Amino acid sequence: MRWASIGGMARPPTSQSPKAQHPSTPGTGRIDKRAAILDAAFQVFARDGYANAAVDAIAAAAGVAKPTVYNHFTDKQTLFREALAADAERALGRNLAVVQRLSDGRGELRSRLEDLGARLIECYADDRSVAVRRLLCAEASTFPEIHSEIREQTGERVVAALADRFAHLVLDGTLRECDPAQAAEQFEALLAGPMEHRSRSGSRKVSAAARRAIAKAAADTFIRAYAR
Amino acid sequence: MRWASIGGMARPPTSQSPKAQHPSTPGTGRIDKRAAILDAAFQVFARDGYANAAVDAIAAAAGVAKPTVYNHFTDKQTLFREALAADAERALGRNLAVVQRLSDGRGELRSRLEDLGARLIECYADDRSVAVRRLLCAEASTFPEIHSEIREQTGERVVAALADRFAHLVLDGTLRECDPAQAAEQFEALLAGPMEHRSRSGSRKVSAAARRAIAKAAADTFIRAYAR
Amino acid sequence: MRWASIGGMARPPTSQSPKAQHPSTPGTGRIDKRAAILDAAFQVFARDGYANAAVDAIAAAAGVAKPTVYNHFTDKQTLFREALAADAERALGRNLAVVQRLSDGRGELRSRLEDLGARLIECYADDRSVAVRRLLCAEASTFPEIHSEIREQTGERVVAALADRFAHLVLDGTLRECDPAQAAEQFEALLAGPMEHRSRSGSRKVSAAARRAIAKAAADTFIRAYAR
Amino acid sequence: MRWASIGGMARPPTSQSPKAQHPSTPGTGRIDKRAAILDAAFQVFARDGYANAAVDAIAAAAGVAKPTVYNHFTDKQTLFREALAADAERALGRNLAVVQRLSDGRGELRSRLEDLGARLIECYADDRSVAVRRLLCAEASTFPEIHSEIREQTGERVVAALADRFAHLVLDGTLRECDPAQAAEQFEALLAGPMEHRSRSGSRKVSAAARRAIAKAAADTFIRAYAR
DNA sequence: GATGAATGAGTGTTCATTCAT
DNA sequence: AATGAATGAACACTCATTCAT
Repeated sequence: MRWASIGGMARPPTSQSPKAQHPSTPGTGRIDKRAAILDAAFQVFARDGYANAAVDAIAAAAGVAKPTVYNHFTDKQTLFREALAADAERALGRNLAVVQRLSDGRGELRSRLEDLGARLIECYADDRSVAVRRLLCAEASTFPEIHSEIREQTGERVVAALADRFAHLVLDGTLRECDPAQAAEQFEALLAGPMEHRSRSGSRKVSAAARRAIAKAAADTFIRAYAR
Repeated sequence: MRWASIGGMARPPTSQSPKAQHPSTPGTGRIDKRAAILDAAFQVFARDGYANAAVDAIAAAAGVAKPTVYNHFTDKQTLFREALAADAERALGRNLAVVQRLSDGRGELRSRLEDLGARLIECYADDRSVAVRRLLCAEASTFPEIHSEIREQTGERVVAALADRFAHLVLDGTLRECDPAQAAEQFEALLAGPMEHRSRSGSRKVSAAARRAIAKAAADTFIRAYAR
Repeated sequence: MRWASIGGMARPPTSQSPKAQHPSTPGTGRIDKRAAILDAAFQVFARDGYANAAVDAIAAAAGVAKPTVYNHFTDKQTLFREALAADAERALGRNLAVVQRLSDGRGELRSRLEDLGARLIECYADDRSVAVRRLLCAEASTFPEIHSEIREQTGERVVAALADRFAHLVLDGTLRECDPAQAAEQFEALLAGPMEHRSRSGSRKVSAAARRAIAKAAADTFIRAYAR
Repeated sequence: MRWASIGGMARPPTSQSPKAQHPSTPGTGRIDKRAAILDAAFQVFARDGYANAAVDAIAAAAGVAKPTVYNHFTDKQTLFREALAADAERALGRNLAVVQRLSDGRGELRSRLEDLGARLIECYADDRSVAVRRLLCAEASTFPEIHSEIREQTGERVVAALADRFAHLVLDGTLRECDPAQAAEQFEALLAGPMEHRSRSGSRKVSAAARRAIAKAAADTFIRAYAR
C-alpha cells in the first residue's frame, strides 16, 4: 500500500491537565510526558504542517513547558521525525494484522480479497494516516531520509507481506503464475489510487458505500487479472 | 490521472538580469515582470515549500524588488495559487494531448495502452509535476480550495478524457461491457501507484526501464481485466 | 597609551523621537538611522556588555524597530564591531591631536610633559574610553580580531606618534640618547597604570587633583629617567 | 600591582570522574565537590566569560549535577565571586613571596630590581592571572564590589608590600627621598603597562626575551628616577 | 509602476533556577 | 546531600507586509 500502510488507531487520550494529574504510578511521569509530547506533536504537525507548527503550540497541547520539549527531543526536526516514527510503528502493526487475515480467511477468494481491500482502505482513510502521508509528501524534499525510513518500516513491509500472501496463493493454485510483488503493488494501487482520487488527497471524506465499491472493483479487476 | 495529469513542459528561460533586460516591446514590461514573478515563484515554492519560500527569494529570482511582487499579487497566498494555476494550465494541455493519442493510434490495443501508459508516466515523472503534487499535498489543509480547483482543471479532466476513450472502446467491442470511468480510474492507478511507490513520492528517480515495466504491467493487467 | 588612546568625545545627541523627527534634509534619513543605531549600540553595549546587550534594547534606544537594525548590520557581532570601530575612530583623532601639542608647545619640557600627560589622562578617563577598554577586554577571547584591529588603529598609532615626538626631542638634545619607542611605552604606562589602579579599572571616578598628581609624577619620573 | 598581583599557580587536578571517585576520607566528599565546582567554575568562566558561561557546563566540568552547584552556591553571581576569590587568594601568596625576595636579596640594586620585575611579570603573564584580569575588567560594571574586594585582597596589598620594601630602601639610603607608595605604583606600571601593550591584553604570548627586556627597562628607568 | 527602507509579529532555542525524589 | 526533570523569561533572528519616494 502506498500509504494505506500507514494507518493509525486513535491514540489514547494522554495530555490531561498537567497540574491536575499526579501520575498514578510514580516513575511513569517522564514516560507520560514524553508520550504526551509525541502525541501533541503529531497532532499539531498534522494540523499545521511542519513549518507552521509552533513548538510553543506543541508544548501547550502536551500540557508542558516549551523547554521540556527540548529536554526530550533535541530539535524540532528530531521531534518531527520521532513523532512520525511513533505513529508509523502503530500503523504498521495494524496494517500487518489486516494483511495476515488474508491467509487465515477460509472463504472464497473474492470475498477474502474484498474484505482485505475494505480493511486496508479503512487504514488508508484513517485521519492519522492521511496526515502522515501529507507530512511525508510535503517534507519529502526537506527530510528525504524520513520518507525512506518510514516507508521502509511500513509501506514496504506491508506490500512485502501482501506479496508473500499472494505467493502462497500462486503455489496452491488459487492465482495464476505471476510476479507476486507486482501483483501486490498493483492490488494496493487499485485501492489507494481511487481513494486518493475520490478523497481529493484526503481533504474530503469518502462515504462507506463508496469505499466498499472501490474495494469491490479492486478485487474484481485483480481476480480477472490474476486468478487462475 | 491523479497527479500525472499535472505534467509540465520546460518553461521558457524567463528570469534574466533585471537591469540588463529592457523589454523589447515597450508596454510588455508589466507582462514580462508578471510572468517572471510567476515563474520564479513556482521554482522557489517547488524548492522550499510554501511556508519556507521567502517572498524575498522569489523577488530576487524574478529580478524584481519585493514590493513589485505585492503590486502584482496581493498576497503570498494569491501568488501561490496563481503560480500553481499557471503551471497546471500548461500541464493539462500536455496530458490531454497524450490521452488523445489513444484514439488516433492504429495498432493493437496492448501496444497502444503501453504507449499511453509510458507517456502518462513521463508526465507524472516530470519535475514540475512532482513539485506540484508535493505542494498541493502539503498545503491541502491550508488551501483546500486550491487543491480542488487544480484537480478539477487537470486530474479530473484527464481521467474524464480517458474514460471517454474507454467508452468508445467499449462501444466498438474492444473492451468488455464496463463502467468506463472506473476503468479509467483504475488504469491511472495502475500507473501512478507503482510510480509513487518506486520513486518514493518523487524523491528518487525511477529508471526508464522500470518506468517502461510499470507501463507494461499496467497494460497487461488492464487488458486481462477489461479486454473482451 | 595602552587605552588612553581610545578616548572619546561626547557624541552629538542623535537619537531623537523617531516619529517626531522628520529629517530636515531629505535623503539623510538612512544615514541618520544608521548613525543613531551605531550610537545606541555603543551605549547599550557599554552599559550591559556584549552578551547582555539585547538587540531589542539597542533598537529601542535608537528609536528604530529591531529589523531595521538587522537591515543595516547583518549580525549582532557586526553591529558590535562597527559600533566599537566608529567610536575608536573618533577617539583616535582626539588622542593624536593631544600628542601633537607636545611638539607645538614652546614652554619648558616639564610643563609640556605635564600638560600632555594631563590631557592624555583626560582621554583615558573619558566614559566612552573606559567603556571601550572594558568591552575589548571582556570580549578579547570572543572577538580576538576586533581587539587587534582597534588597538592597531588607536593605541599603537598613539604610542607611535608619541615615540615620534620623543625621537625629535632626542635629536634636538632635549632628551638623552634612548629608544624613543620604549620611552613612549613607559610614559604611557606611567600615566595609565596609576589611573587604572586608582580608578579601579574605571569603576570609580578619580578626582581632578589626583589626576593632576599622576600626570605630575609621571612627568617627573620620565624627566629624571630620560631628560639630558 | 595592577594585575600582575593576581598570579596563579597550577591548581591541583581536582575534577575526576565523579562516579569513579569515592572520597577516600568519608566526610571529605562535600569539600571535594565544593572545590571541584570552584575549580570548574573558574575554568569555564575564564574560557567563556561570565555571561556565556553555562552553569550546565560548570556542573559537567566538575562532574556534578546542576542542582548540586546551586546547593553549594546560591547564585551564578555568588559562584563567580567565590571562584575568583579562591583564585585570588592563591595568587596573593605567590606575589607576596616574590616581593619579599627584594629584601632578602643581597646583590646590587639593579640586579635585584630586574629579578623582582622578571618574577612579577611571570606572575602577570600566568594564564589564570590573565583570565582573572579579563573577568574583573569585563564585569567591572556588573560586579563593582568584586573588583574592589579582589583588588584590595591582592593588588593593593602587593603594591603596599612593594612600597614597604621601597621605604626601607629609602631609609638605608639606597633610594632617594621620595613617596614609596608612588614609587611602587610606578614600578608596577613600568612592568605591567608594556606587558599589557605587547601581549595585546593577554591575547598573545610575549617571548621570554621580551619579558626580560621589559623588566630590564623598567629597572633602568626606575633606578634613574629613584636611586640616590 | 517600481523601489529602498521600515516594521510588528513570531520562531526556534537557551539558560538560570527550582521541585520532587 | 545529590539529582533528573521541569519551567519562565529572554534573545537573536526572520518574514510578510507596508510606506514614502
